[in-house]
Amino acid sequence: MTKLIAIDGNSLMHRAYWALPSMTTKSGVPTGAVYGFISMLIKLLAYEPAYMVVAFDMHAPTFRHVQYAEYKAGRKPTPDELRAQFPIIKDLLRAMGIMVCECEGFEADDIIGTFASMANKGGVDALVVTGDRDALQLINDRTHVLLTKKGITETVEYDEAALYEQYGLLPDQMVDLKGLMGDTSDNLPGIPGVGEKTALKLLGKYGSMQGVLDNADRESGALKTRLMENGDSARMSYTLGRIDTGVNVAIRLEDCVFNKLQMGKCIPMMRELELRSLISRLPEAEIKIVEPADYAAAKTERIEDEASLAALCDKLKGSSRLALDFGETLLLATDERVQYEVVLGATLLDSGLDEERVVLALHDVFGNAEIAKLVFDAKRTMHLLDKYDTQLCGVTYDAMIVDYLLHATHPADSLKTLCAEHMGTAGGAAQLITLCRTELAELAEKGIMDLYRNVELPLVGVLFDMERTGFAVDMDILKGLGADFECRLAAIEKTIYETAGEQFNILSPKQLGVVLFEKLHLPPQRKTKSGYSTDAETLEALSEFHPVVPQVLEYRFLSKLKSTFIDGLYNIARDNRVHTSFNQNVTSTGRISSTEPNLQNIPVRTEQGREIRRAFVASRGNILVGADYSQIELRLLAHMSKDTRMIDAFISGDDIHARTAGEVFSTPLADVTKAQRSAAKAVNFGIVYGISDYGLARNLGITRKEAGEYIKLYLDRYTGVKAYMHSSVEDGRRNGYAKTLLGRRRELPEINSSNFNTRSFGERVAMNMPIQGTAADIIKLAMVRVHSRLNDEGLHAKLVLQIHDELIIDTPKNEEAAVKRLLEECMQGVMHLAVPLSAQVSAGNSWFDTK
DNA sequence: GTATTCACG
DNA sequence: ACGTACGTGAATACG
Repeated sequence: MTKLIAIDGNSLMHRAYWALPSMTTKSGVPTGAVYGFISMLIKLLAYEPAYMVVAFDMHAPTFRHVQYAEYKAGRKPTPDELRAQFPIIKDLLRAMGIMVCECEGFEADDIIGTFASMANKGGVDALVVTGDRDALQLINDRTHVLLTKKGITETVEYDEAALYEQYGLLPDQMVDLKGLMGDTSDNLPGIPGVGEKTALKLLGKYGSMQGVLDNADRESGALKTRLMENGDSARMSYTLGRIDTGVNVAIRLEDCVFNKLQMGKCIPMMRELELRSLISRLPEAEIKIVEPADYAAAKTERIEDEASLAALCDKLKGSSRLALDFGETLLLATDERVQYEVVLGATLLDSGLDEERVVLALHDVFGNAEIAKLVFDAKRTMHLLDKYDTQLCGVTYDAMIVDYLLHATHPADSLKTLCAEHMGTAGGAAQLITLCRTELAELAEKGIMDLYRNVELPLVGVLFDMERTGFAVDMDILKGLGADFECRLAAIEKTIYETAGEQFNILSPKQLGVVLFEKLHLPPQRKTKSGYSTDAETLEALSEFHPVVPQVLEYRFLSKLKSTFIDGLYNIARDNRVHTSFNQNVTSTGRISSTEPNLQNIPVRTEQGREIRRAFVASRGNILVGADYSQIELRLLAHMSKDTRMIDAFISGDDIHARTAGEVFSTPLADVTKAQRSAAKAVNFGIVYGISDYGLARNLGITRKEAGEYIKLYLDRYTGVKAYMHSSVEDGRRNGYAKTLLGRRRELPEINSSNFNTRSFGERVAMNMPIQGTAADIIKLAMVRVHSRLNDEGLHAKLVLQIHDELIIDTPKNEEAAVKRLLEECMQGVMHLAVPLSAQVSAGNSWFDTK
């Protein structure tokens, strides 16, 4: 008798993960669910199926079972540990020649129901394999259901007789049962108060759910009332509880032909996943003819002389893809099996090739966008090649960026780390090709592919250009500021020694603490791990008590400006320009960061600090055009929360903080005081950061109780915001991650912690990340648009800096008008939201003047 | 190498 | 797992 095995992939993966939640490869890739699933598959071979199909839900799996597994196992698996295994199992199944079926709009059980029905019509028996009891309704004389019990290997096969023995019901009546009792895990209400016991009793009496409802008046007491009142709820549960066996799956039974001898084709992948014990359990015949491909052992050919280099170049010109890793040596690969190591840096002892000659030999290959490039850190590679006027075009896979999108909280810092984590192998060009296959699938799986293709990947080139261009600096202005500050510092230093009555290192918190708290007996405010706290907040509180305190504050302030910004910049500038590095894989929210020098924290809040911006100038003959988003995070909050009051506030164009104050303090806009406005501003900030009474109290210098009252007033006024914040935390808890409008994710391991502070942190992050991260998405997309329009329109203006909500363009004077227009259009038009995005454009000869 | 402080959005 | 506002980087002191 021919047989179809139809497996509910989602259910089985959940069960398998439940059984083996903590199994991983040596490098930490979770594999428990995969292991359990394949074990089950091997066991099923005893049925000698002629056809096999595995169905999955299209949408991301939910994680009720993971929460339970966590409880059972006493550890903290994240939903991603299970989610990560879905693409792996699908790849493995396909490699084994087993049909994998997903269908938009239908769940896995509908798909297997459909296949079972198709099989029966064609005279084929079906065995449905799942952990979900709902499938029992599919039983008939040609279809049996194999239910997994505890764990995954233990199973029970149900036919009509076995079902009747257990429940006293026919398969069809299983739907009636569900209609009456509902299903909490599927959110089906059924009849409240009616559980399995009552429902079975009723069905025994009246046969069907309809029968029960029709005869409700024959029951008595509370049950009668419940049946009379909840008929609709029961009928809805019935309808939703019935498995659809008529899904248009576009796959025929013949497409699902199963040949167990094909299973061995997945052996290379199983080796990668360190599932060696399973390999020996696969059907015998195929194991021998599988080639021992092991990606870890990609063959390396050394290229050490001109002749073999030339031969290699010829070969690469015709290839469609090229993986490269430019480090001590240049590693190249076009497939997963062979890697070329071009040995660089000839020395007396070592043979090798000259770096410049190698790069120039490959100049056309690197510059050919038709050849897809796979790299780790394309921007760094671009800089290395740029030394020899060589471009890197056609980058389709930047492993660093992809890894960042998948793991924003712990991104890999090198190809070596990444390969060690994922494959337990050394890092090289050949491994990039393997990584590309699995990681891009995961991006697609998680819905991050568009963000990668349209934002992050093109941004790599934009940031490269910005770094290469650099920001012009007026060294004379820096020098003048430096001399000025030095003078004032010397004077204050002298005063401090006189006031304090002794000489000491003012910048040493330890020595300062001794002077202030032991010699002068000022009252200590807070303690740090190693002694008295002497930060600005503390000193501010002590200012009145002793004249030396404000002097120290002034000294610290000037010293900070001089050492970090004036001297720091002066020392790092080359040829009157500073070339910062933009890091695209550092922040957990999606922002970029800037180092060596950090140009994203140049002073602006104080008058004296802001003077430093006079040193940042346009190139000769140019002018700086800048624009910054106005209140982008609050606007995004308005959009994402759909709070009508806040949306109205932005559409009206009023001062948003004043307007908030008016709402919160029930005051007409015209009567709002400065103090009210600034309190409201602090609350607005707090909301964006993930509000807490503690944080707001500290910021405003009020009690926690008062802060709590402000928050309550705010949230009662902006109910949409309140609901949104709540749902952000709920989503975060359920999914285990927070995400932005464009799908960027951040893991939230803290949110289920038993420690209050840790958990609270997780909750604030769940509230803040979607807002800060979406703002980052938006300006990144704007940067890509600005960059490409500057190119397309033949303008010579150059993007030079991004400061989270601000862009600066070094612009030839005759392009000023065009660039201003372009910048405003790109920034405001990048996305259409419930409130307009507003960008304020300005221009000036120095950064000080663009405001 | 870690802690402290402080500059920015 | 941080007695809390979110996200960063640099300079300095000190063991």
